Amino acid sequence: MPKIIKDLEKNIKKSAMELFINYGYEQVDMKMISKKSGIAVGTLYNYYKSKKLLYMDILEESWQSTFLNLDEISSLTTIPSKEKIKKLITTLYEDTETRNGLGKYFLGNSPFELNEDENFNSLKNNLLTKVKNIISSVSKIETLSKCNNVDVMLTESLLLLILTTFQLHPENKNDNINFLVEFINLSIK
Amino acid sequence: MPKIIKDLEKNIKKSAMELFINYGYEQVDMKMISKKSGIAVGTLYNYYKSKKLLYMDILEESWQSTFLNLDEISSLTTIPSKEKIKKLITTLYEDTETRNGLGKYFLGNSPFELNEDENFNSLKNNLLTKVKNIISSVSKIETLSKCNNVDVMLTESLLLLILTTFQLHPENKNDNINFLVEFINLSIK
Amino acid sequence: MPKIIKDLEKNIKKSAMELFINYGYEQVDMKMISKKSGIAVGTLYNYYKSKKLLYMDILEESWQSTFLNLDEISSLTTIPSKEKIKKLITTLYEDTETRNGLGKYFLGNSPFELNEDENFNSLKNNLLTKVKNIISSVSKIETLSKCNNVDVMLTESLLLLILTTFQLHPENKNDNINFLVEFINLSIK
Amino acid sequence: MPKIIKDLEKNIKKSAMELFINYGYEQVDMKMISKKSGIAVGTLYNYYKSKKLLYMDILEESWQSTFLNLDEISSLTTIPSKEKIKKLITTLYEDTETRNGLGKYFLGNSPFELNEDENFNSLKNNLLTKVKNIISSVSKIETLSKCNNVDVMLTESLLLLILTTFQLHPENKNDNINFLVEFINLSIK
DNA sequence: TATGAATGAGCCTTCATTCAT
DNA sequence: AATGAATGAAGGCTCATTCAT
Repeated sequence: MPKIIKDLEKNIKKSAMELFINYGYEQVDMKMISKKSGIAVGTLYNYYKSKKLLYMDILEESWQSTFLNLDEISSLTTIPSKEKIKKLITTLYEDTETRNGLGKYFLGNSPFELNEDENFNSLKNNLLTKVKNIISSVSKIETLSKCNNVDVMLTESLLLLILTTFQLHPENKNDNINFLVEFINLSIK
Repeated sequence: MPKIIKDLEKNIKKSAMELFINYGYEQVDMKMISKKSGIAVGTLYNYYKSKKLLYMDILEESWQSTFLNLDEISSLTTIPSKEKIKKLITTLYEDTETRNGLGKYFLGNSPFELNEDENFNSLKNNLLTKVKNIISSVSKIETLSKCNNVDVMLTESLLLLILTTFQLHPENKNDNINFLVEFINLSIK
Repeated sequence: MPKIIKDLEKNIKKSAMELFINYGYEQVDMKMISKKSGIAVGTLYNYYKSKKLLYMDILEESWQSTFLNLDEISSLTTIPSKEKIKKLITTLYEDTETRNGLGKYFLGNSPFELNEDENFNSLKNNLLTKVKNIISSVSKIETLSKCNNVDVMLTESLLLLILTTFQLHPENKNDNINFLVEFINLSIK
Repeated sequence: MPKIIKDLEKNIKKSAMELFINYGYEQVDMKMISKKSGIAVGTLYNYYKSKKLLYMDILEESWQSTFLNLDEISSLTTIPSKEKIKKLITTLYEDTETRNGLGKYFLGNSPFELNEDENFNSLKNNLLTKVKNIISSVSKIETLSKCNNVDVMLTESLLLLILTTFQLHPENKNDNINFLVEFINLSIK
């Protein structure tokens, strides 16, 4: 017996997102999503062909605006370096907060199923590239700039720190951002 | 006779460790361990009550020497700060390399089962505390030292970066350490 | 208005029939029929209470004209026996061809659902009876006529062979008919 | 809690075979087999990687002795043709009876999953080839021998009739064989 | 009446754990 | 103590059917 539910897709996404955020990809099963959203399992599959695709859709959507924001930051050519990095960190942090940490699988450990997924890796590479471009556009202080691959390493470090810091101390937004800005900016001329 | 038992246990640990390192906690199942070690599944359970406990035992053992090393570093009171940090990073990195990244679950995403586990968290806190003590023992540069919780944040960052850097570029040992030392030491007076 | 409805029903039948013929009863699902016919799933159920009933309706209709043809053959009393059998086989084969093998479930393996169905079995018995009557009306050669139940057995054999031969070599119409006529007529005096 | 059951594999096969025979491949699910055999579902998978493989194993095994019998008949070169065919039919019928009709999927309608399966088709072709060789070794009467592909068509017909006749009148063994022998032998010189 | 989204029982398969030998 | 077969709960997904619009 079908229930009448408005904005079903949004409902599914919202419920699934909450669960994915709280329990991670593997801990969440389709029945949980069904229960949480009040939508039958079969219905979920009317909207998404598989659990993975549902996750990917949520993930991709949640990063779209961040990508736009990164492009915008990329285009800021006259801003002082440290300002730029601050903007980068703040943006990433706040977007991470908005999507409640979704994306934690990008660096570090991701479920096998996702790690193998083309779209997942494409999204991840997209993110890394966009951030790296910004990192590359500012000068690093000499001691660092002698290192091989500084830009890549800094990019990974920055993303990792933002994603994780948010997860570890989600309630300390300002402190987190503050620390990250000061910390990362030590590398920037 | 106890020799044989010891050997068996060692065998289990060795095989399981290799698998856990290569495939991660969730991707490894007890049959894989049984096959790799040549020891029956039931026997595994004679030595370890559960998969989790087997993992935990391996994890704990693999960090014991690191803990000793950390204590040793802790006791170095006359060494210059940056030297100390360098030693800290090098030690942690090399130990991480020795155990091939085991411990990647400490920061970032860990399987639900582990995250809930008391021993896992206790081990993690032990590590964090020991590192934090070392971090605390050196002076941070002013811009950073104004941040709340600098020591905790630096500790987490440092561990996270070492663990992840090793995973992302396992073949670039020197570059990795170099970068990490230069990067972290920017925070140190 | 009734025109439109009739068209709809015809459309459903035509689409469903094509699918049932190509993929068989079980491989076809209601969504496929809906897609192929351009008619909503719910509408299909306005016309047919179930997938089975839809199939049955198509099946029954597709055999109506064959039944008439069989009656006609039955009424040919002056025709030589082998001529009669030839006509029987040719008619059955060509009708089988026209409905593209629909009815393959009559002999041999039918989906559980159909096998249990009263209408299905009634249709099947109708067919068997009509053919048996024709078979009974001609004399079999002595060696065969000593067998118990020759008429039934010959009837089943004949139907089975026609249905299957068409399926196995659908493009060899003439060869198939030829073989069947020669083969079956060996039994006829 | 494991039960102690002797001859587990035989038990599985026997139960599964009975079910497959009575209900067909698709109607049988792993839980039914589990229940009927008193063996847990997971255990079934210790013996067979999938439902299809379980079925294929049963099918293949059940035809092995028939294949040997066919080879034996093939090697009878001095026996009169009609005797040979009689032997062929009797053997096939009795073996069909022994395995209770398993193999009904060879001609006619088989479940999609099996139809696609390489082993299934290989087994089927093996059977067809072996029977065709025997059929080819005897002379057909003139009227038939003019037909294209007589041997193939006779082979298919014979197998089809045996398999189906058994299914339709399982209790009339003698009548069935009698009829089949007389019927088919009409084609043989 | 036509629509097609919603339903949920049911299927195949996996895997940590148990226990008779 | 060592074995590995046996267990069964649980998960992803399908599809005939229903029903609010």
